[in-house]
Amino acid sequence: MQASKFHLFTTRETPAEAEITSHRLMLRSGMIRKLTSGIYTWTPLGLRVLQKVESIVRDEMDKAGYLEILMPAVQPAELWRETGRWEKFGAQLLKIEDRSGRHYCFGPTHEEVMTDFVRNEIRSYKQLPITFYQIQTKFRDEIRPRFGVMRAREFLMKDAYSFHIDDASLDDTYWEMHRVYSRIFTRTGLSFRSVEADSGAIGGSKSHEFHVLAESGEDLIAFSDQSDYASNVEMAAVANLRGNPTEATEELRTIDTPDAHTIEELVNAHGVAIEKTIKTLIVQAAQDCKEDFVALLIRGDRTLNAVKAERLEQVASPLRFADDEEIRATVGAGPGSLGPVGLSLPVIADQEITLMSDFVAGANTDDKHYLGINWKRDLAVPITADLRNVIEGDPSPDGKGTLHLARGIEVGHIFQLGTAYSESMKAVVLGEDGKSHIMPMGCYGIGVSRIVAAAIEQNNDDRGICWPEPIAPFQLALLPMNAKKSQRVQAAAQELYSQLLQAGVEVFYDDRKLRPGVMFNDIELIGIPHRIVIGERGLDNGVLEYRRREDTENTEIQLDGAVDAILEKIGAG
RNA sequence: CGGGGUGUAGCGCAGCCUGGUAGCGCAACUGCUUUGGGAGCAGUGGGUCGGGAGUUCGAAUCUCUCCACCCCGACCA
Repeated sequence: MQASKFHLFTTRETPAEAEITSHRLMLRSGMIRKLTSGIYTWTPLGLRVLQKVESIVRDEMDKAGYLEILMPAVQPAELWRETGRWEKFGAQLLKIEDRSGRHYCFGPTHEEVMTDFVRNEIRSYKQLPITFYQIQTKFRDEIRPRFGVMRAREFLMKDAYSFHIDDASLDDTYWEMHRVYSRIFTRTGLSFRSVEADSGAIGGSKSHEFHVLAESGEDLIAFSDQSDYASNVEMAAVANLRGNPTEATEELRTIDTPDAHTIEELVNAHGVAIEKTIKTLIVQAAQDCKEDFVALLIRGDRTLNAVKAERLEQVASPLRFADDEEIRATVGAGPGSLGPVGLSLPVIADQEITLMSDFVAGANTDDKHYLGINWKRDLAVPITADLRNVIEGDPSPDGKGTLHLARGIEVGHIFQLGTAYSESMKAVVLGEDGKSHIMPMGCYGIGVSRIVAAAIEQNNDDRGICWPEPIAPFQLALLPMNAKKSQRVQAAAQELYSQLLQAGVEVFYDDRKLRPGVMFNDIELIGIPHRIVIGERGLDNGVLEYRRREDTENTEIQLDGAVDAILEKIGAG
């Protein structure tokens, strides 16, 4: 590509809206342009990267024998009503009405359309298992779009759906897909990790997320330093605790705490050790419970894991905290003075809570706390559950090693859906036994456009983007020095450019006749992994200058046989 | 959805308080000089001041209203 015929538009200044590195660099390098909130145009430069990612995904899916299709982006409401998601999906579903008042949505995902397709196409177990995929623009009306294409409303996604005669077949394809995903992310050149994940409201027995590791990631993942255990913190279990509480050494007593309505204030104002405090969280109870609310107990220095709490049968899902009025009406005291002693609500305690002794909690009377609380003597031992988030240094739940935390950007997610959709949509096949069978399904997503942002988030420096080679927009930049003046340089650059094209190198030839500094800065900003500089100086000695994006020193390449030497450098020869 | 903020040239901003008909830097265009890490000089083009309504002789500026965009908020007992 000749720069003079390309649309390269870099900026020195950063548009005010960019918050994170990848967003800033994508705007400065001119990869994307915002049309409106959460909706972006991919420029020729950005599109080259997007399509590299896309083609790696497509290639691996094809190799695995999955079949590419293209489903409509606009979907009729009737299909979504069949599964109940027209209402359940929530405000993220962009609903559209046509001229005659019929309802549609712009597809945020395609389980319904896919299942409808398959129930009409597939009749026999002999056609199973089968997996279809597509790479397509999706729309989710995010509550708060941000970070450019990282959390955009319109985005490019690869979604795949598998159909099976039984769960064993689903399990096979699921793990096969796990391997295919690992190959895909390996090929992009990114550092990633697969983790156990929450399958969410969709249900299903098994789910893994794939995360690109990056400091700025929105998700926290936990992994063991001595085993393969890796999990989203949402899901990461706290290792089972055994034992009994230590002996009571203190009397139960009440203190006045008008100045302490948070754990922090309690610790600071009354010299209580935070490990001796208990937080009492009042949450809405599940519908079939007798009470309206349930109390959850966790140690003062811990944080509640909402996913774990929602999974309790006594607790409403989604999790909802009682508001101040509800707490006052139920307990008779305000938040800030709550505790388990004398509480007339169902109580579920984090497992470590029942091992505590001589602990501190609110007295369910405004501005009062109990000190020296002990189980059995002062109150009954409650039922327990794993309620808290794991932290750095916790033992791994598989018993091997210690947990460490890292931040990740979710770029892939695979689910075993089971029959959640095929049952409500009556997607059945005839089995070997001559009877109808509901097909278990799997679904598997990859955020193609998000990978581009995640790649930058993981690979950048103060000069710009440092693309991993497999997804770089160009492999090599060719920069002539002073081409405007020097016929020699210009001729040599032209010649080399033609030869490199012949050799199949994706070369960006900067024939713009700009000052060198401008070219260097542009090429480094857009992150081309290799660069060749041609100048009078080098030509006098029969050499070119070569440098990798991440290097700070040049190396020389002999002009004779330069193409082969370059091919070797970029690993394409 | 709640709270906060911002809309002035392609981008980044000043001007608004105290009303008098719009400016700076970067970018773009022309010419000359310059040329190995974002050049210099001279000149040029480009603005419904987010939209609408109102107050006023006069509104970017004051008032009302609508819209768009950005930020914060779902771990609080």
